[in-house]
Amino acid sequence: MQPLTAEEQSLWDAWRAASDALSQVSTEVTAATGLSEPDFEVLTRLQESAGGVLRQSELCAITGWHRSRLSHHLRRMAERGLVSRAEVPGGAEVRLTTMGRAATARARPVHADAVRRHLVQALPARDRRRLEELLRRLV
Amino acid sequence: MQPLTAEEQSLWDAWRAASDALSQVSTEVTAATGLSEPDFEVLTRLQESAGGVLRQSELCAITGWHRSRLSHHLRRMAERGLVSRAEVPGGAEVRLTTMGRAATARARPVHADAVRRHLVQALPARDRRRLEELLRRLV
DNA sequence: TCGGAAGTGTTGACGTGACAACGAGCGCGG
DNA sequence: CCGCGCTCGTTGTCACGTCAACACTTCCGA
Repeated sequence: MQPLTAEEQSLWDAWRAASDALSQVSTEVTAATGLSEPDFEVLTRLQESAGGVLRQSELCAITGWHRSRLSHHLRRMAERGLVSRAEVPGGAEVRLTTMGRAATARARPVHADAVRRHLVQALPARDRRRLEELLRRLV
Repeated sequence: MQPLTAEEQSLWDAWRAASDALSQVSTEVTAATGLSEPDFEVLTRLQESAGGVLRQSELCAITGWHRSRLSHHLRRMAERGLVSRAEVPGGAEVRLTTMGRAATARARPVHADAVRRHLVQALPARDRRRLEELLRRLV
């Protein structure tokens, strides 16, 4: 297997640098709200679901996380009062608490602002569409 | 602060999906060689430096890591025999071991192959150049 | 009805990463 | 010479994520 050419390496480096720059988004959300990126992910998914309730297995499917990861993380979030859990036939149910809803409401605008500053405003609309199209071909 | 528009959200989602897809690169390196992404980063930086030796502070500057992170990680890597450490006037020196060189030699082609399959070959040359240019504007 | 397979969730161990507190050496102005 | 600040590196603590092992249902066929 040949080593990467200069062009290939350069593209890879650019990717890494951009990833680094965009990691700022979750850094800012955390600094402003105390919610980590996984916290925000879980809360957002719950918020999006009707009633703020989801079966743990559904949450697992939506996020693509390992069951153990979700279990660990929900335990920590429940300890902080962001979600509550209940056993239901054949599984467990996760529910947004009032605190969880409030935290999500505080975090969402911070997140939107960070995404705009670091991603959206870095490119004019035409280039944003181009970038999105290219990104989708990587998946 | 307004919530993200559908276009903004869609771009952000595409970014996240692509990040996810490209995280496969380090997953494959780890599976094939037992080296984590940070392991590979440190070993590569040392390899690139003349003699495979760097002051810990230089390594810190090159990687952009916190000093504590580097310290923790080098301790673990030294325990596995990948690097050795020595105190020198005004700091510490990190050196590739024979095992470290061997591990790097095994990992590099695996890494190159993964980058090609997941990033390079997903796009024709013209689009690769376009993508790189867009990525650089995000930094 | 029994028994195993599939699905769901938990736990413990371990590597990883951020942050804060600490301590050693160095240099420079008083 | 003292003391102050600076860089350098280490340590402890805690949150996070993966893996393997385990436990509990549910369900389905022999």
